[in-house]
Amino acid sequence: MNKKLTIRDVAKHAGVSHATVSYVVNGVKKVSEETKLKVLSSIKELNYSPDFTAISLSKRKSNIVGVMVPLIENSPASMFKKNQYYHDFLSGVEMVARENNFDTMITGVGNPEECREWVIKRNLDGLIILGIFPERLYREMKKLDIPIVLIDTYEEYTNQYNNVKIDDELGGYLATKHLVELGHKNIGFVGTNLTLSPVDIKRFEGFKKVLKESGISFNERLVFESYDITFEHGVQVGEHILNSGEEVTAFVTVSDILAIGMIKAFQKNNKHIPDDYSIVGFDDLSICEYISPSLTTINQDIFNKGKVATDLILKSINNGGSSTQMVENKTVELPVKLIIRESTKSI
Amino acid sequence: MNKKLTIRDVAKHAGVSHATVSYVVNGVKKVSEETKLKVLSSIKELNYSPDFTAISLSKRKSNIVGVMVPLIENSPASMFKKNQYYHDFLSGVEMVARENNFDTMITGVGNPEECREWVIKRNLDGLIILGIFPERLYREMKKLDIPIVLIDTYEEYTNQYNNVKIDDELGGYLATKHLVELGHKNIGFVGTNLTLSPVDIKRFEGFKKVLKESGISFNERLVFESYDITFEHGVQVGEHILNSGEEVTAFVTVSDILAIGMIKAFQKNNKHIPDDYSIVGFDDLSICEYISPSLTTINQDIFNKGKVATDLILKSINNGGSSTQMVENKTVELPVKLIIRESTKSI
DNA sequence: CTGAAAGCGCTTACAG
DNA sequence: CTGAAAGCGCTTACAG
Repeated sequence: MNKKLTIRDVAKHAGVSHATVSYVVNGVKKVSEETKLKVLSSIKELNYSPDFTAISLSKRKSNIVGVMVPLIENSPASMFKKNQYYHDFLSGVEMVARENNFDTMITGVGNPEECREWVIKRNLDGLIILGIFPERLYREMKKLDIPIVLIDTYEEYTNQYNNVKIDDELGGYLATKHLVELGHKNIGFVGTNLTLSPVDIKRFEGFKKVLKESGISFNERLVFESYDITFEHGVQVGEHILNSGEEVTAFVTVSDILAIGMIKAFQKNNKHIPDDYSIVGFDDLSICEYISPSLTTINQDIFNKGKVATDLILKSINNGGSSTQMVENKTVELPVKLIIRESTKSI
Repeated sequence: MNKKLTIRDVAKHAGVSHATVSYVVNGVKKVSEETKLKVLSSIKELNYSPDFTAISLSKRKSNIVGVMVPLIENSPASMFKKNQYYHDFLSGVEMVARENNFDTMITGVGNPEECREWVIKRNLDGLIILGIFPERLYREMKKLDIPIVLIDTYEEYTNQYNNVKIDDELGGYLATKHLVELGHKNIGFVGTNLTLSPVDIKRFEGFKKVLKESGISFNERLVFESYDITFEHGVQVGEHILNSGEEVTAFVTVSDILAIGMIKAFQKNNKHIPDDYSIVGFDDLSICEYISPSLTTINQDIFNKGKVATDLILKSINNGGSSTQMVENKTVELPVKLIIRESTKSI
């Protein structure tokens, strides 16, 4: 291993103390223009780049933002694989982070202790939490005193944090409204878990609101749950619906992946979309355009969600912020909009 | 900020020196069972977890593996968004890394200097390089003296590194063979860049090999290039093909995304898949099953590719390995296989 | 078996 | 304007 080039080498080369080198690297004002130039040229000549590990240790700042996802199976890998949503979000995070000279680290977390350990051991400067964790975790995190932003949470105990979300109720509303305007009356709602997932519940409320406004009576039997957001679960729900024999002409779903799985199941059973069923997804993942028929859906800019979340984090960090002294714990609500494609038609 | 809990706090609590605490944390044998237990219980009681930053600095080891992708636009985000391939690969990396108590960092890199800086400043223990970089970068990296594994490279200057790849020629061969066996004779080949991409070239060779074996004459005009692996480029190629008026009944493509874009273009123009055209993709991304018709393709286990690459890296790291002293620079070739779905049929 | 001391590469009051 | 010194939290020869 060729010896690592350190600040002292630069100092020697420039004929100054290593402290002085540190000053110019950090833009501390007290160095004369002349020595500054000397140091700068030495840095260039030696091709020196400072060691973040050492900087982290002495500045107590890592320039790393962490993204935490709940660990269902034994790796976040599995959920990433299954749902493009996470990728888009992460891409946004990564982009903003790197623009600001931060790096991004991702981890799946099974329990609050693990999370705490991770933050401590990596000296994370900020944390983005994706998905729902037990209240205990949030309390645990509070003690860590770093900026935290939560994504898509509605739980009461979460509102002491920054939050980035969308108007889920409006999303459900727009999707349903579209279907009603197309003349549909027997509209099914497909969620993952209507008792545990606040996001789903909100969208469901939007759904029911439209029914009420339109004088369509709500039919409990047209509500379906899939328990997970995967293509396979979508297929299962689709088949279940077919077998149920319920009279239904359209579906509002809580996720594109689910909708796509349902379409697959329908097509397998010789149903035609949108002739036999109209269906609207949620999220507007890029695959919505790939499939045939392309999927009508509620667009949320997930990539942007990641960017906004990271902006918030970075801002808090720069405010010297811990989660408690954070300027204000604001909730940013990003827009949703209906994207009409080929999977819906008038009846 | 509540004072950070350090090794000294534990030492004080246990009534030993902080060195002793370090010994038990690191499993150094020289501590008596008795003190060890004492220390362990103090650690537990105080809820202590060591600071990786400090460990990194003194051990000169970060427990981070880096994944580098070429930066086309201004963020790797863009390529991640466009191509599921990267996600699947990364998922594999992340999984193996975390199983071994490593974290993963990703960066997009525009030039060799940036990369060098990144590795140095984060003290990366190992590096996975995805995609093709100029030779200069590899030479630059060589100096860094950390284990490196390259993915899917054929360039001559790359064979002094570990390499994980697939048999691209066989992939092209299998895809083409399948089509020929279905009775197709006018088969198009769609690559990104047949002069610059070694991967494409190999697959193309497999393609031509089948033609030769089958006594089908090679028609230069049935070779198309898309210049980028995106859905949009696939659509463009599809339209271009339609406009070209070439007589062709089937296509071998170099990527699922491209194939899916082409299908979209064909369907838009009232062509039917697989009745009018048979088409086979490459990679077997999960979307292959989502679309209709589902896509016949060449499967490579990308997730596993990420795992294998990370295994190699970790092994080298544990061998105290730098890139030069690495046990051996081996190339691992992962299997490919044909997956027949609905986008191909006999003529 | 245990601990004092030096060191990893940097930052930052403090004194001059 | 410049530098000596202490410190960030850990590891690891070395001596006892």
